[in-house]
Amino acid sequence: MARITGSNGARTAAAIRRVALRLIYRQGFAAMNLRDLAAQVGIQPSSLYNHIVSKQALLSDLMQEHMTALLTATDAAVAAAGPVLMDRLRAFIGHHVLYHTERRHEVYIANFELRALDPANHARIVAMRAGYEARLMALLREGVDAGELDIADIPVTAFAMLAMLTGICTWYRPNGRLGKAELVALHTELALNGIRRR
Amino acid sequence: MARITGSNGARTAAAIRRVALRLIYRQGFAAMNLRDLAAQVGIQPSSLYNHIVSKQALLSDLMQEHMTALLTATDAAVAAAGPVLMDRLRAFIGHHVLYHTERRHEVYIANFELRALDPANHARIVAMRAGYEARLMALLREGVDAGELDIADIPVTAFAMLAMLTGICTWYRPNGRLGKAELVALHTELALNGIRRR
DNA sequence: GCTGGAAACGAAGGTACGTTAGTTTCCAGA
DNA sequence: TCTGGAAACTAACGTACCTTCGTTTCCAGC
Repeated sequence: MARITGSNGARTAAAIRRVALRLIYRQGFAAMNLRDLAAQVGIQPSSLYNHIVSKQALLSDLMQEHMTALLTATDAAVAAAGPVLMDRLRAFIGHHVLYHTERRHEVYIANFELRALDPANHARIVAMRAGYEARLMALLREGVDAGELDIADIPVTAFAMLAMLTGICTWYRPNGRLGKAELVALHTELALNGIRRR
Repeated sequence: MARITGSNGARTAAAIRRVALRLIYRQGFAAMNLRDLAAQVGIQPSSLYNHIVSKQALLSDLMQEHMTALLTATDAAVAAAGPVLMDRLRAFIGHHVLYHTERRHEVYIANFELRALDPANHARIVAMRAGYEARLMALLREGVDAGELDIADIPVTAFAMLAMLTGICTWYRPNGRLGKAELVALHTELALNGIRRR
């Protein structure tokens, strides 16, 4: 046997990425091995290399795609919220929570597998992440300047908010006790109450 | 050569744990290898086995010791705060932040290397962690019952608070811009403002 | 209907890792 | 002073991993 009847490059490539996300999420990048990945995709290990450059490049690609998608979706959500600051801040938070429940594998990996990247890839992903953090800091800065928010230290507050909101993807499970809408509402209030002028 | 002049079992064992904490923190458990660990301790790889049972047991021991220390120290800090609820809650938060800046390697590992534990060790550590979370939930429940706190969902709120407070150890560096006392104050206010009755 | 490339296969190379075995040296306690 | 065990050493085993190589098969486009 060699090429399988009905095999399809695009479909296999998509399956590799989908399975890889799940395996890396569950076991970590270093602990994941390409034999398991290939087996779950349904091909031989060597066939992976028709679709990936290397294990490292696979991780790097997954992360880069995720960060690009996150930044794009975030900008769209904030822009759709209109001009009022607190609406935009709510949109940022709500979108963040929603995105982190719906794509928790990608998010978890992007947050906790940075150290598995080689230096060049690491620098690129970290820069994108800094861009995301900068968007939140800019909103906080606006709120402080407008007198609507009371924040002692913008960078630390931004990190704390993101840590809280990102923590969701470590325990969230679909079919859990709370629905997505409730999680969004709950976290939005928690975060905003923490920084609102009183 | 064989046994080195002046070698000392207790000192070597301590060095192994110290170096292992640093390596696992930086690279992750799966990516850390015993040859590097031994080299940084200053012994041969095989000599590690005079002090550890296996790589897995080393991780498990480090985590168990950390969780025991955390629970003990937390209980002491809360008990020392006296009987007033908000004092105890502040003590819990403040102690958490302080502990997480001072022992960020242990904390980070205990939070993010759970999946590297084999099932038996995993169950034991998760149970201890649940105990920690339960302590915070009990304080929140007290606050709600006393009418001092306004919390929509105690478990989710506890997870969110812990995620926020634990996030510190992913970016905190000694000699950073802010001192520990400032971080404690800042995070305490952020967390309490999020849940205080208004 | 042919054909070239895409996409799979089987086999294996080379390395790095955790661990074990057997040996040697030091030192505390008798 | 002698000795047994603690703690180090050297050497190596077996495995698992990422990756490469050469081959085979399918199918889209001419």
